Amino acid sequence: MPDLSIDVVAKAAGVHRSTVSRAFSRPEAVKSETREHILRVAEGLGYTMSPLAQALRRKTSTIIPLIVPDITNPFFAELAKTMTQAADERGYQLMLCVTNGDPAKTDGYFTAMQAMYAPFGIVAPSTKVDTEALKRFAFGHKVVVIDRVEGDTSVPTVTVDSRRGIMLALEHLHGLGHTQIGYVSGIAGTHTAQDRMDAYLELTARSGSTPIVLDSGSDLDAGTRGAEHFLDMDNPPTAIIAANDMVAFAVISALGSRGVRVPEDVSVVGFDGLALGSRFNPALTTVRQPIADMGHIAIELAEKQNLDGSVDHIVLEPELLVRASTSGPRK
Amino acid sequence: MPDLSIDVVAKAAGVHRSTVSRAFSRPEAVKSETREHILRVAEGLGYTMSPLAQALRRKTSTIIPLIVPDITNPFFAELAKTMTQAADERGYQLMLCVTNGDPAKTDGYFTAMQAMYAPFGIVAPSTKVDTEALKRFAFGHKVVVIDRVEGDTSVPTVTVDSRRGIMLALEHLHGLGHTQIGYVSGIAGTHTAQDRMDAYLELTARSGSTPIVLDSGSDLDAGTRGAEHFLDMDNPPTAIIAANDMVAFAVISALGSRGVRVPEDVSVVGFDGLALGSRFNPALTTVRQPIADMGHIAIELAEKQNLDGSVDHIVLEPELLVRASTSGPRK
DNA sequence: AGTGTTATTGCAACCGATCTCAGCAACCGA
DNA sequence: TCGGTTGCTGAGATCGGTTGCAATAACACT
Repeated sequence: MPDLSIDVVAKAAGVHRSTVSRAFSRPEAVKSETREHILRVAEGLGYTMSPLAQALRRKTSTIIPLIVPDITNPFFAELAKTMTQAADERGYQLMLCVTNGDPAKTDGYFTAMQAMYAPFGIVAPSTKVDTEALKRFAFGHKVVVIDRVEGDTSVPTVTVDSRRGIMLALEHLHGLGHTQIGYVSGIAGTHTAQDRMDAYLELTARSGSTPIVLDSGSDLDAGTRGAEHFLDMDNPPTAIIAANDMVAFAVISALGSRGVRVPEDVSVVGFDGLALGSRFNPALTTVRQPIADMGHIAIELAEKQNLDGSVDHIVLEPELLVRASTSGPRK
Repeated sequence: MPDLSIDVVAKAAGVHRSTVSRAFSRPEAVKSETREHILRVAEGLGYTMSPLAQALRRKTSTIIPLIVPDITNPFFAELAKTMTQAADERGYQLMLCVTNGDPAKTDGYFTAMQAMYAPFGIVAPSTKVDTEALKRFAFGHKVVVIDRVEGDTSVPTVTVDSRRGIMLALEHLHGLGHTQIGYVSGIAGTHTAQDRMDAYLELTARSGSTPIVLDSGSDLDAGTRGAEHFLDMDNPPTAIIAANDMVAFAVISALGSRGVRVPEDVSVVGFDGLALGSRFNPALTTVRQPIADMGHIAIELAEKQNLDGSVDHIVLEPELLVRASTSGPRK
C-alpha cells in the first residue's frame, strides 16, 4: 500500500492537490465534471482522506468522547451502545472514556479530547456535575450532560423526568394494593439519583404514608444493605422501589438468598428499563428510561449547539414496564 | 488559551522547536539542564503536545480500537473496562467500536483505525475469525484476538481453556451427585463457543452418559428455548450447563417464570464469571474467566508483537466459582 | 598545536490535508 | 471593444510536530 496521500491522487487525476481537497470537502466549488473525474480516480486508488491531517488543519475532528463512570453498569453500556450508533450515523467516532468515578480522570479525558480537537463531548456522570470543572475546557460549553446540572443553564442536558418516573412506580404499586412502600437509593451520587429520592419522599408524604428509606447509600452494596434492613424490620413494607435496576437486582438477590421471594413476599420495582431486566428472575417491573432516545438526542443537542449556540434542556418521559416482580401484597 | 504550539514553548524557552520536541520525546538526546528548563517552561505554560500532529508525522498513534460485537453484553463490558484501564496505564486511548455482529462494520472500523495510524487493535469477535479479512489491513498482523483463530498462527490470541472450564463445571456437578446434565449453547458463533460445546459433548460421552443439548442456537433466546425444551422433556436432566452467564440468566429466568426453581428443582452453572452473577437470583455458580488478565495480556501481546514481531497464543486457566445456583439433585 | 571523537543544538524538509489569494478564461452589458 | 463579474483552478503558507543532516562546541589524545 504505497502511502496514499492527496498528492498521489492529484497527480493521477492531473490536477492540483487543492482541487482534490475541494472535490471532497466542498463539492460545489469544483466543476462537476472535474469532481467526478477526481472521485473516480480516488475510488480506483482506494483513497480516503486522513482524518488526522484533516483534524490538524481544520482544528476540529470527528472523535467524540463519551465519559462514563463504569461501562460495566448496563445502563451506561446501553447508553454507549446507542451512542456509538448515533455517532457513526453522523460520521463521528465514539471514544469511550471510563472514569471509575474519579473526577481527576474526567479532567484528564477532557484535556486529551481537547488536544484531539473533539468538537464536543458527552458526559454521563457518577457524581453531581461540577460546572466549574466543565468550564476549564475550551469546549466547556460544548458538552452535553446526561444528568441535571445545578445552577447553570449554559450546558445542554438530557434527562428523564425523575418525579414522573417515581410517580408511575408508586401508582402502579398503589393500584396493586400496596400502602407500605420502601425505597432503596441508587448507585450514583448524581442529581438524578437525588431527584428520584426526593420525589419518593415527597410523593409518599403527600399520599399520607410515611417514607421508609431502607438504604440511602450510593454504592453497589446499597441493595444488599437495603435487603438486610428490610429483614430486620418488624413490620416491613410490602413493596420496594429501587433507585435503579442494578440496585433492584441486588435487592432481589439478597432477599432471595434469605428465603424472601419476589413478588410473593414482597414486590420490587426498579428504575432504568434495562434489557437485562427481562432476563432476571423474576423479570423486573421497572420504570423505563428511553435510553436510545437519550443517546441520539445528546448528539443532536451537541451538534445544534455547535451550529447556532443554542442550549437546550431536554426532559424525557419515562414509562412503566410491568413484568413479573410486582403483584398484590401478601396476606 | 492562545494556541499553545511547540513554537510558543520554544520561543519562551529560548531554544529551537526541535529541541523542545526532543526534550519531550527523546530526553536522552538533550542536555539534562536544557531539558529541565524546557520542561519547566512548558509546564508553566500548561503545554501538552498535540497527539494529532505527532501521529501524523510519526505515522503511529496511541489510539487503539477495541472491537466488540455488543457492549451491552456484560462480558464485553467487563473486558472493555479492564482494557481501558490497561490501555491508559500504558498511555493509549481505547476507542470502542461496536459492530453488532456485522462483519462489514468490523471492516469499516479497521480502515478507520488504519487511517488513524492505530499501532494495533484488539478484537473480541462474535463470529469465527476471518483470517483473510484480518490480513487486508496494514496492521493485519497487529491484531490481538480474544478467541481462538483457525488455521493461522500468525495472529496473537488470548483465550481461556474451554475444555478445562467445562470439565470444572462437570466435575462440580458430578460431585453433587448429578448424572443427567444438559447443555445450552451460547450467544456467539465463535471458536470459543464451539470449543465449549465440543468439550461438553466429548466429556459427557467419555463419562458414559448421553449428552443432552437443550439448545444449540447462538442468539440471545437460546436460554429461553433451552428452558422450554427442558420443560417439555419427560425425563429432564437435573442440572444444566450454560455456555455463558447471559444464557444462564435467561435459562433461570425462563425456568422461574414456569415455576421451576433453581437450585431446588434443577442446578444451573454458567460460564464467564460476570460480576453480575453474584447479584443474580440465585447467585450464579459459574466458570470464571480471568477477564481482567485477558485485557492486560491482550495489550501486552500487541506491544510485544510490535516490538519484536513475536506472536504468542496465551491460554488462561478458568476457575470454578461456586455460588447458589447449584446443589444436589432433587429427590 | 592538530586531529578525531562525542554531545548538543539548529535548520529545513516532511506528514497529509485546508484555505486564502491570485490568475485566468468565459461571459455580460454598454 | 473594454471594464466588471463569475467560475474554476493553481500556488503556497499553515496546522503542530519529527527527524536526518549539518554546524558548533567541548573534550581526549598524540
